[in-house]
Amino acid sequence: MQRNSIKVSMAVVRRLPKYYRYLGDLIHNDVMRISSKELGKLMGLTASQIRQDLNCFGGFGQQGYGYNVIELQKEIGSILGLSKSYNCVIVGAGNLGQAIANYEGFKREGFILKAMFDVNPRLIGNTIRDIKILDILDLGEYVKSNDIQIGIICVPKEHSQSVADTLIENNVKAIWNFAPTDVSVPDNVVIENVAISESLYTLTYLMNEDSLNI
Amino acid sequence: MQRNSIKVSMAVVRRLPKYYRYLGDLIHNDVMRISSKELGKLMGLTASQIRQDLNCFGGFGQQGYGYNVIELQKEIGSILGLSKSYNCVIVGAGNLGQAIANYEGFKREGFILKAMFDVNPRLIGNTIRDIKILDILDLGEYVKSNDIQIGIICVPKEHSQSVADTLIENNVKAIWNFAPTDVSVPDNVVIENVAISESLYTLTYLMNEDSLNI
DNA sequence: TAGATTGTTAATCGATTAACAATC
DNA sequence: TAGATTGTTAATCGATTAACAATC
Repeated sequence: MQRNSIKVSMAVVRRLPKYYRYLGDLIHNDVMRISSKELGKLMGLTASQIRQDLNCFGGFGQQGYGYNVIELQKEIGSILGLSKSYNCVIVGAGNLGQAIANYEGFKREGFILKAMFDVNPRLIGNTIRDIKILDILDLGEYVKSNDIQIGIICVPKEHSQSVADTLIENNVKAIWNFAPTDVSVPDNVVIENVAISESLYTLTYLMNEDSLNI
Repeated sequence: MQRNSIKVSMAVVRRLPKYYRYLGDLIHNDVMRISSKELGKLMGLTASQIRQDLNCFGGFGQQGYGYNVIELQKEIGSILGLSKSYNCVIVGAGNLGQAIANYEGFKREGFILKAMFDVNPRLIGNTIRDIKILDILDLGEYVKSNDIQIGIICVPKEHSQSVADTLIENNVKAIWNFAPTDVSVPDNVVIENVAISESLYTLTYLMNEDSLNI
């Protein structure tokens, strides 16, 4: 449990999904226990940092033993909110929207894709993995009447903010935005602006880093 | 120019693409000059941080005036290595690979997509935006003989490391990995492991943050 | 010139690492 | 028990913010 409402820093929060993933891999490889030292070596973190991170939420380990992998993964999943399920819609049924719809891990972790939306009449009415593509004009009405909590935006950047606004008006609680522009939301809605190209530009920076120095 | 080989921190580097994007938007809106204060308000950063960040690379501003938007964007693009062009291949021609192939900004910023690769015989031989999908068995040979610098991995995670190894053996300099697992590379190759789902889990964390506190 | 805003140094804040007593 | 490893406090390191002289 988190100690007395001390705010956990975003630096820690953004490492949690990585812990979750590595612990999942360990489970997959039938590893039952792990020390902060071993996990650190695996993930490229210090043992100290791992213990600090985990102790923001509680004492999940045991002196002299380490951590029970299954138990720890379950705890972190629960902290991340992955023990719940979420009704989702994808807005924009192009390649990226379809890629996300097809992603296996999505359903496994409790994300229930209820519908997709698009403007393209050729796509409307089609089905992707049992998921119907609906007319984007019906987005607001659908979101409102189907208790959608998460909206996933895969439309061109020109339309991302107006799609977000429609989602928010109809009580979406979170937006996962893949349009290459930052979408704004009110305080009671959470947002992740993904901006995929940023990691590509970081890559080219690193490719050229040496030649930057004088 | 970077002052005497002082290593720029990754915290700064990862903000550069965002500066580049926001400056591009300003250019698009015909804004010719901007102060660190205004840019900070726009991007949600302090003016002080912006000046600190930019001065890792040089004095691009002018006292009493601010920054010339076009000039600054060009400088940052150049720092990011975007003034060069790069030969790229996409490995995995499913939805995600196709989404990236279709991304407009990709070509605009000097990323030249030379070919795509897949195992699926139904995809091999097809064409996406003039780009041929080739047999993954020919990947190594193709990469070697076509001076490919960047490999983009969009295959299932089980195959991501072996694809990376093939790319590296054939002199790729950078890997942009979308498989949901961390790929390892030697020191002379740069890697960005994207792990898209991590931002989704951060989102669900933030959705549930309040209920975590005691 | 006067006002504005930079570049840069100093101060503060926060995150990471180190150390070690507690304990399984 | 002895060895291992945690949880946690203290020390260090790095990043952000504040302040201000320089200057356009």
